[in-house]
Amino acid sequence: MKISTKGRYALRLMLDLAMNNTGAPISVKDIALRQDISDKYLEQIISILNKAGFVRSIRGAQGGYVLRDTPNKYTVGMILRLTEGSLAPVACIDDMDACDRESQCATYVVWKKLNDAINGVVDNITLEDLMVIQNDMSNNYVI
Amino acid sequence: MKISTKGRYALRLMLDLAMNNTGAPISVKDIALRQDISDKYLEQIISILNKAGFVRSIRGAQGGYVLRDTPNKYTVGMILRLTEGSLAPVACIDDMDACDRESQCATYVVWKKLNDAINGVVDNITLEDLMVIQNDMSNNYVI
DNA sequence: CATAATTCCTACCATTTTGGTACACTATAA
DNA sequence: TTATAGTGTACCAAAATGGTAGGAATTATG
Repeated sequence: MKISTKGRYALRLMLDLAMNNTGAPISVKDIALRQDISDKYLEQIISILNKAGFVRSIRGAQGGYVLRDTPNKYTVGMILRLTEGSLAPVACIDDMDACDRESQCATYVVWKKLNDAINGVVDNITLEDLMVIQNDMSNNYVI
Repeated sequence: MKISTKGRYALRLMLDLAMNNTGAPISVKDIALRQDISDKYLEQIISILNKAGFVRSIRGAQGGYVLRDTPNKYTVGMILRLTEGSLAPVACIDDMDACDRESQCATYVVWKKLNDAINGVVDNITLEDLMVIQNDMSNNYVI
């Protein structure tokens, strides 16, 4: 029941793009340095985000990536589902054919509730929300 | 972000013991047949539950297992945490030393909320609750 | 007392996932 | 033209997952 590095790094990456946005492309190298993550691994992850149209890539020198849209358009759920795959705690939530016991399976109720609870959290936090949190943390640190 | 078979089977196993309790020991073989799970694998899982004192074992012919306590004493959370390990979505929730970025990490807020949501579900459903659900399903099926 | 039924314990294994590294190629700003 | 930076593919080690297999210990029952 863990979110893997892929999902966690993707979220930090997107937040980094949002926080450091100046209009100019941001290179993977810069993000990797700031976030202390292997740049080669980040490349793989940002490639997923690029193919999904979450970010826009600019090739060549001084190239990099920028968010396609404003931070309030990206929920944590969107980012995690893209990189992690489904967040459902068990397969039968997504795929009814994964198990033929539903009609007899009381535990299904547990998984359904768990799924709703998870979605309730990740689908109601946006990158913009995280930017506010991040800014608050920085301000408190200065004080 | 999946619950593995270990946790899922453990939950079905415990519910099976609760539903089929007559006071007499229930063998792993019987549970395996009813639940359609490999008995050898179930043996390993029930061994964990036994060592933790969730069930009591009776060895020898006509032996088997019985719940130590009444079904209302077991939450889904207890069973899943025992078999799956921590249900925290990321390591830093359990172990502050897992990461030295907390003070700068806005995403921590996401994981904290997710953790609370997950616990809120699994710690508030007991085996007794599942028995009621299971019985309701069986009754509806008959009608 | 012999036997069958069970739990208990350990070892083993194939497959998948995780978390990367490495390298060559392509595009572009300066 | 050169350095910078994305693109794509291949590769890899370690751990987790989801079991299988075999045998020893224990006990009810005939």
